Amino acid sequence: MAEVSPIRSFSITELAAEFDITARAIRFYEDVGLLAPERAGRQRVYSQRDRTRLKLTLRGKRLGLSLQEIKQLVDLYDSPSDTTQQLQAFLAVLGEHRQLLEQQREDIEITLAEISQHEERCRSVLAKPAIHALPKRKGNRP
Amino acid sequence: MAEVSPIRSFSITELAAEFDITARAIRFYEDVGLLAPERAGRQRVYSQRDRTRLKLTLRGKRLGLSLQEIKQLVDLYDSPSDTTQQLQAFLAVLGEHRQLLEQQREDIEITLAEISQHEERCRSVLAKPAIHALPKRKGNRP
DNA sequence: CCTTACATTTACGTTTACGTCAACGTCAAT
DNA sequence: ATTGACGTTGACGTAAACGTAAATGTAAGG
Repeated sequence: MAEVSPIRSFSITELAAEFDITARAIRFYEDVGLLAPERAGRQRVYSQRDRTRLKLTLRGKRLGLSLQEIKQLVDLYDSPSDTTQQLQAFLAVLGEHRQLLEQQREDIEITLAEISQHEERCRSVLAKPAIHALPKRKGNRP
Repeated sequence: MAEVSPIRSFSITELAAEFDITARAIRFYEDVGLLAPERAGRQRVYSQRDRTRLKLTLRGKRLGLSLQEIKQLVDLYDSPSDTTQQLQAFLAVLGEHRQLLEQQREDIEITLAEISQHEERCRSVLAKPAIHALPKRKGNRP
């Protein structure tokens, strides 16, 4: 039977290896407040929740967010808002974040399209060796 | 007739205003090698090409790239490779960049999905005031 | 001519996100 | 008892991306 390991915990080197970062970085994230692992004596013990927060952190980094920004978001996601006030503030922040992401997505689409163009031009040049003056298909020369 | 302004040029403050950055930043991009404006005496004069490079730079920044990375890419896009060697190297770099962007796009999709979930939960809580213990079924309309 | 407004160069300061020792603790194996 | 392997806490260093202040230029307007 497969172990479900419902309360699996992790050491710092395990996490470092899994996510291909240094232990130093993980400790730094703790300094910033992104992680707050338990301690067994002096050693850090990371829970599943910690692991998830770390994963979110790295995803945020890949998207170019600062650790402070990531912290705000992750904290927000983690803390269950209950008052109407909080909920609406939460929605507002979510909206901003969504906008940012959509801007980024647009940037990505544009850039990917440009890359495709470059690639195609490259390939078409590579396909036909030794052409030094090629007539263009679309625009006729005067 | 509308002016086409084929050789429009720009001052540093114009560009700063247009892209909502400081002149200091623009000069810094020059230090890094991202821009190389002409000079009218001591003053910088930016061409359309400069403007485009600046635009690409800012897009790169929004995607979390470093100025060095941006420079490599922009230089690459600008310089017409002609040897097969160069073209293949170009294609390789393009491939890497594409991968990075696709990773980012995935991150964004995931995050947007999570945001949607959060939003929905928020709204559903906000929709029904004064529920302190709710049974967990999906659509039970009283 | 003088001021005002914008530009430039030089140079030092700052923030972020770690890297890199150094010195020490701990526990298991030899 | 010693040796690693792994972990910990400082403390200092650093690269990137500008900010900011100071001194200077310069062109236009009153």
